[in-house]
Amino acid sequence: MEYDFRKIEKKWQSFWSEHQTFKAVEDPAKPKYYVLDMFPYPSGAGLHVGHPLGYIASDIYSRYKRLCGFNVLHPMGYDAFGLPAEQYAIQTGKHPALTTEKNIARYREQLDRIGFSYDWSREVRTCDPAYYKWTQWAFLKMFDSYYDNSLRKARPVSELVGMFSRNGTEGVDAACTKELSFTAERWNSMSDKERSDVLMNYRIAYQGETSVNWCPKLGTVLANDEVKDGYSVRGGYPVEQKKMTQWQLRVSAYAERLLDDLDDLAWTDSLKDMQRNWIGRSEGAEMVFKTYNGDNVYDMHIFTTRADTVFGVTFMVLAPESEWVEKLTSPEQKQAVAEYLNEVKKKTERERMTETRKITGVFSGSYAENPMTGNRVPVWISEYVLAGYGTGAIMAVPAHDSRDYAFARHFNLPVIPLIEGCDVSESSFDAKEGIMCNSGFLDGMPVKEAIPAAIDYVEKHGIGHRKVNFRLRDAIFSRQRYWGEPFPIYYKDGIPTPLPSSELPLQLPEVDKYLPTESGEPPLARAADWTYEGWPLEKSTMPGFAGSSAYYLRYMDPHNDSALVSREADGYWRNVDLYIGGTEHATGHLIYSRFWNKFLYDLGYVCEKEPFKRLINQGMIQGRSNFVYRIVNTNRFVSYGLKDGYETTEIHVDVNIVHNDRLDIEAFRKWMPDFADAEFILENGEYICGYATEKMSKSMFNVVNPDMVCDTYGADTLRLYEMFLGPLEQSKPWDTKGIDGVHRFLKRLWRLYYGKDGLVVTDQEPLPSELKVLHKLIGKIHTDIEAFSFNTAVSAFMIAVNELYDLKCSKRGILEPLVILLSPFAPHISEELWEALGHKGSISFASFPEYDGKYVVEASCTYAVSFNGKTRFTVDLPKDMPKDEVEAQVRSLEQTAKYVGDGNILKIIVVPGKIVNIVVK
RNA sequence: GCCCGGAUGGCGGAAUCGGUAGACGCGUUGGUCUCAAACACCAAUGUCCGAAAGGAUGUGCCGGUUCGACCCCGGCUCCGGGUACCA
Repeated sequence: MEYDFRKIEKKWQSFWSEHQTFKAVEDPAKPKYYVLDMFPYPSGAGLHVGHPLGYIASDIYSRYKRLCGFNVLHPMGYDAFGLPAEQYAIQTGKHPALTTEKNIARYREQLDRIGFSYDWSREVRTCDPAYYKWTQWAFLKMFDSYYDNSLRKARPVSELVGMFSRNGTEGVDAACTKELSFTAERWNSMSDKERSDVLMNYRIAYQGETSVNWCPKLGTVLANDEVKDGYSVRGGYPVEQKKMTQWQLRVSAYAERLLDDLDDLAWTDSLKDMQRNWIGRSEGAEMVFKTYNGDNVYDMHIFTTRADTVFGVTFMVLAPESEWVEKLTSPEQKQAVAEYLNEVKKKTERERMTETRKITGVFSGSYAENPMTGNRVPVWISEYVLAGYGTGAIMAVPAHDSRDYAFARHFNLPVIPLIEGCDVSESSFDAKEGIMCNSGFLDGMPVKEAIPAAIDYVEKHGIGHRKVNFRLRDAIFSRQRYWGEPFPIYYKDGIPTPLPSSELPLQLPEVDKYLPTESGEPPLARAADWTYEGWPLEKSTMPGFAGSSAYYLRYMDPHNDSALVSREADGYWRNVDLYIGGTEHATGHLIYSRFWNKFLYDLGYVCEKEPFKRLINQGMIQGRSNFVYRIVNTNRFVSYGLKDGYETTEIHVDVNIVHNDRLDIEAFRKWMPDFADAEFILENGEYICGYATEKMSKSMFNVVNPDMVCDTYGADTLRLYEMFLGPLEQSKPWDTKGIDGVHRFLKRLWRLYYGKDGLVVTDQEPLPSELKVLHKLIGKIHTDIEAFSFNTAVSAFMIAVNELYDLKCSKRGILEPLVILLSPFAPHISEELWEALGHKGSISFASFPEYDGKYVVEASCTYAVSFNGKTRFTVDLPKDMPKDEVEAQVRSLEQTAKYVGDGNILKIIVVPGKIVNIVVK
């Protein structure tokens, strides 16, 4: 009987689905374990071979945990709002909901083929009104809350209103956009509009001004990804920076807690580091510099971590977007500044950070007075200062900051060294060490002491105050798009007002087109009657992360219509025990989710302060991408070999219309409407594409589908092969070569159970040699699964099967545990063999083999060499190692010992099962 | 630029605590089975010298620590992820 994976896989997949084998039901008698995958965006390209990598790993762990007696919650759903469906809708006029529906159906089909043990009764979709009702609900809660800094938690806005009406801002310590100060009297006399504006300053979900990539020609805001070299990827139109009022979430209020609570999470240190750096806590001081623009005098606030270097300030720098630019530009410099701002406007923030080697800037015409020395220094404007961090203005100390140094050298500004003996002729001295000089009262102090001393001085003399600054910015929460959650907000007399919760969900309206209006309004402006009680509704929609921030909670209680999650379900499942997903979410989703969870925790809706206890980052399965090269400002494309003669923009092209790096020109023209009338500059009659290894993703157009693998080799082979490919956490390029070996292994396994005449398994007692193979494997699989070292686990299976093959083992006592051990990895073949061995039902109800004294026949001994009381060297000497080999090992130990100390070996003791001692005098 | 990873044979990778580098699999070569192929099985396989025995060399580059370094430290190079509106 042959291993017929097609029949077997189909049979067991229907069995699981019919018997609802993996349905999770709250059961207080059993310990719970929640295993979660980062849910996919259902792209039109379908599931690619990179997606299942993490899903297979989490499925292995889920199945393993079930076999170990846990009540496992292992759900799946779809992050279904997103740009690609909208783009597709713009191109085709098809409603994104239809496209999404279709894509989800395809994803489900693909997922089912791989044999995952999901509880599909708990599926969620972020674009489902029954789901986004709770996204909108959470938004309204955030709108109706402010963050109390002293209580370190979110509180209802009504409490803030109460405080304002009694004492004004007196005694209020709340996270805010701008420090405000007013009396109760003032508050009580404010109009509704004024009060609304004041409260916006405190709400956790608030409206505020921010800078965005604006494409006037497309009439829309673009992501940095959609902008390349100052032009839109779609269409190639110019893009500029523009200020816009946007909904934002006051994530920054939670910065300290997001940082502190990282300590208790079982995440990798590298990931925690990324989050810590992203949150970017820095201690320093906010200082006031008097600035003079002609006769006008202003107090300008700057933030610095190096108050100790204030004596070395030789100039000040403003971010181009800073509100100070207007105030501090002198009439003579007006033209130069305007020209400079115009240049900078064309660049995205990321481009500005990347191009730090190109030094640009302009003198504002104003001067600032150093509060310590009284010296006047020029105020410059440069793109290396970012508006979003600190106050958007810095004091420049070129001697001790490399960016300031580069700027000073370029514009010939003075450099004053402040540390004894430091050499600043070639580069700045950034290290926080040495003894201060040229610094007045700080002279002679080590830097480490000078920093706090300087801040003390600043506070004492009213020049400024101690401040902790965070790099973490508030999250921009509105998008000028169609395919997202509508905001449950309407504008009553121009005042943003929440919809009553009985109106939720506020459903996405139908529109005639998915593009912005001619006047540049978002697509929702096209809806026929987008009003509530006659007042206009908010026209922007929520971003992708809105729906993905709390989805893990909804899985606990997905059909509840009266709460996001019931107290009972939340109390049982609590939070995610194991979360698997890519590192690309390290600073986006994983910060937003933690923020969202903490907010709900503050309000008492969830019982855990962190959403994800343990987190494993699966590596990327990389794809091989192809590029075409568009000549800037044209629709002409030049072949790879000739591109150096032109100024070009590199654009990803779908690998499915490229063969051996040669572009299928007709397919390319059909690929996107923008390229329909594209022209080409060919080499040797062909268009050659560039290539690169990078992340496999729909946006890179380099997707490979797993269906082919399932067709030819089966799901179990795909599962094993993806695990065998390399360490889970490491990136590796997809390569179908090598999959035969894994398939061969499964066939060999099958032949262990089935001969020509059917099942060959006997009830004979296993031999010690056979038990040894099994128990070596049990030990290995246990440690490997717990360590998520699945590639070595698969190798261990291969070795064990080869050994059993050599031993011609056919004993039930070996083969039955073997098939249970393998079942998390290759569930279909395992179920089939389990049934063949005479068991009814699913192998999921078996229990995972454990080490058991009766199986242990022989054990290897570890010998260690120790000298001076410290173990320095261990060597494995198996119990059955031949005598001469043991002697050889001992000789090599003697050799080693000779290198130690003066080479005098007192004695060597060799006792089997004990430590080898080499004592050196 | 900044933050976080990675680099080991022809290829994917193993070496889990500083102790025999290259497990396991792919590929390649030779062989067995077959009329032939497929399947399967056996053997060899880092590189260089050598008929062999054996020797030399070898974990991206330069340097250091150590009796001993793929592993630890310092300095680089290249590749990947993120960089706040891709999800």
